[in-house]
Amino acid sequence: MFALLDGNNFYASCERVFRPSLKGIPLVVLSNNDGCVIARSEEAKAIGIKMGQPYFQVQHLHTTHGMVALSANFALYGDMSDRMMSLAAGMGPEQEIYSIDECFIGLQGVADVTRRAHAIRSRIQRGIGITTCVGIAPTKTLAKLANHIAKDAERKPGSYPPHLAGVCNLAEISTELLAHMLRCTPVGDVWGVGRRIAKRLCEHNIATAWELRNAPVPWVRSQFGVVLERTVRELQGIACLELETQPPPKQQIACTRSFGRPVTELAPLIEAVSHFTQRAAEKLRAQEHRCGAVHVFAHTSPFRQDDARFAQSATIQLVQPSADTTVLLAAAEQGVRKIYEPGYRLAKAGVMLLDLSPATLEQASLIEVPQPECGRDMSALMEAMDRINARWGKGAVCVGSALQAGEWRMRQDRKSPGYTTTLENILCIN
DNA sequence: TCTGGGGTCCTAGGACCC
DNA sequence: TCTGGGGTCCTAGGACCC
Repeated sequence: MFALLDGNNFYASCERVFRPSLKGIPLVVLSNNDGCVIARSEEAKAIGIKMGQPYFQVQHLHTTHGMVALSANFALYGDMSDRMMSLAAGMGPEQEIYSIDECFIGLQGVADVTRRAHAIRSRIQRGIGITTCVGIAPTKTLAKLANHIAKDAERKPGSYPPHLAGVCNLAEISTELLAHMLRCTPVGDVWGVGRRIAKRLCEHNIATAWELRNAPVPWVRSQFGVVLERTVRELQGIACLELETQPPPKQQIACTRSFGRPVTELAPLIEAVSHFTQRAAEKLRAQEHRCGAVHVFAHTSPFRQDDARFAQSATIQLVQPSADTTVLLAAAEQGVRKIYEPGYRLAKAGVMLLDLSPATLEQASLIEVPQPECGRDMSALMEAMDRINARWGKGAVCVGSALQAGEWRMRQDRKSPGYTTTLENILCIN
């Protein structure tokens, strides 16, 4: 058996913990650059604000409905998440943290599951101030569904039996009620069925979770592939998805952003991509990995029909895997110079670190890492940078932009043999 | 004017090998 | 001369998740 616990309207709820005056009013949390809505309170949902909706489309609701919009504070949400997860872990022997606001719990050997779920739920409510819902079922997909039911039963009285509010254990409801619930659930609400697949399924008269559950498995397999086949079996109660208690190390690390205003020149593009690269490199080292290739991309806004369109990317293979910010910066800059074309209003750019491999001691000692950038141990410097940034906040210290670094390298090339320059030259202390 | 960011998995098709 | 078929690896693209 699996439980799925998640925090209701998580980001909005986190904000309300620290600003109780926001209770009862339509509250939305906005993405980077206040671009679009990424979390909504119940009141915000009730006045029709959609997930992912551009903020400018709902901005007027501030005056008409008293809506409040906040810029996201991810550091806060991460902290609240950690606390919620550690309490949630008390529900069973195993926990898979699935996202910032939800986790699966393995319930093997747990007695009195429903009562325990209620207890954890109120513990989180009391201790952290976040309202959660719990779905319990024999498969992860059904646990997700049960979680939906627990939510609807709570916020839409009358939709489901009231005793399912907050905690819904499918093992404790009748098969008739379960069938009824599946018939009431649009197929697109099933975990693993997105917009595209839902549309195609509907064209074959499969519009509800119940109809998907009863679809012929070989047909699903041939038409939609193995992923949806697993979903069908999970809906039937056959567990196909395991708990992943030890998340495998990431296979790629990305840092990408939309720009607050369009970027047209090369220098600010390099500046931005350099910044992304440093953040990505930090994540890479935190995972104790190195990367073998650096991918950069930039594109214009897909929403502006009148602008000339541009989308380019480049992958730079490194001579040898590295986690050294200065090496990655050089590669990223090379990539940017490769793809850049003047005359476009770029809306977004990013960096992805690919071909990750563990930076084990053995590898480090086997490879004689040349340090052409400066004559000292870069890994110690990187570690120091990471520690300073962890202590004083992101970006407290960073390597100067790749543009500056490029100039610096040129100076190095010209330098006389006896001349030494230290990296302090290109460290920016903010 | 203004439209998120960071991931995963699967599949199809081409290149290459024996 | 006859010109097969199966396996593997890689990549791009599409789908999904929160």
